[in-house]
Amino acid sequence: MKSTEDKLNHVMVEFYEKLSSWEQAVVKDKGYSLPLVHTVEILGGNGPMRMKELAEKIGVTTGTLTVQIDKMVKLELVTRKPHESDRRSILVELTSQGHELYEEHDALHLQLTGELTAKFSDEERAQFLSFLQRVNAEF
Amino acid sequence: MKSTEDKLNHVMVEFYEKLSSWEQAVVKDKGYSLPLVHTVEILGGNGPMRMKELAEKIGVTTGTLTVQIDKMVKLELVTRKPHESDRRSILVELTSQGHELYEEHDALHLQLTGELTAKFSDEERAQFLSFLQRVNAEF
DNA sequence: GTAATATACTTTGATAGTCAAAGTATATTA
DNA sequence: TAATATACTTTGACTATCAAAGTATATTAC
Repeated sequence: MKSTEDKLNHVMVEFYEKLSSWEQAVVKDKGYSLPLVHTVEILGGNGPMRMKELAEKIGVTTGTLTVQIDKMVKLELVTRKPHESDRRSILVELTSQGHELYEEHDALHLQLTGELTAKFSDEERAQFLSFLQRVNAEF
Repeated sequence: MKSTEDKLNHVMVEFYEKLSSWEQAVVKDKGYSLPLVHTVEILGGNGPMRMKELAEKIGVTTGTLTVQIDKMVKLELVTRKPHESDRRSILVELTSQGHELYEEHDALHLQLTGELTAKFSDEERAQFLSFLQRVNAEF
């Protein structure tokens, strides 16, 4: 007999896998690459960010990120701007076009969220939200 | 003011991003590639699977998967076996070494799950489990 | 029952993503 | 002020990926 912890672990992994498949399918459909959309998603959700921090969140080296950001600058999705207090650092920021792409992608996520929790009551949705907030806070 | 749906959407994305970073860090640490561990994770969680189905879950073409599986066969992590009723198909299956890797990786996930829900009561954990099960069922 | 079409997988050649290591510039510490 | 650390970029080699073409088996239409 499996413990609740065990089951919880597996449904979390399953949720992650399914979201990952979904993301991949959506992104491919739009003609953008996964790393590009991933970058937009993080910048859109968190605001301008240093290269170092962004690289960590994405899970690549700063070298890899430099070339990714170069491409995105050419596509006018992001800009580099100097860090106000540390001249070694650079802030990467979405352009208005980048924001547009973020909003567009976020709308798809919102639709998915709606579908996934369609059968939840308002109270259940609020509880689920609270659980996820607590989990995210521990990460 | 943001709606609960909006917040729920964003905490779900945040959870996904964080798990994704975590996975990347863990995998890199172990010296395996992300696609390799991802494949082991899916086979371990779901049992033997056709190439087509596996490719869809991972989010790559079958061409890409063929070369990935070739490598994993060489590493003795998986084997190919014929599909019993469709001779075009092939089942990919974890070897005992593959299972070992799966268990090892799963243990790390379990530990993470424990940490993330350390402050949950037993009842809350059960509720959270139930919510995630319902969400996964809608995917 | 056979021909046409569809499906599952593999192979191949080109492209994109990745890292490690070395290079440049700025910050911090001794 | 010198030594060391940090943030980013560049480079070269390697890995992952796809699209398209190839092979074998299934299914459908006639």
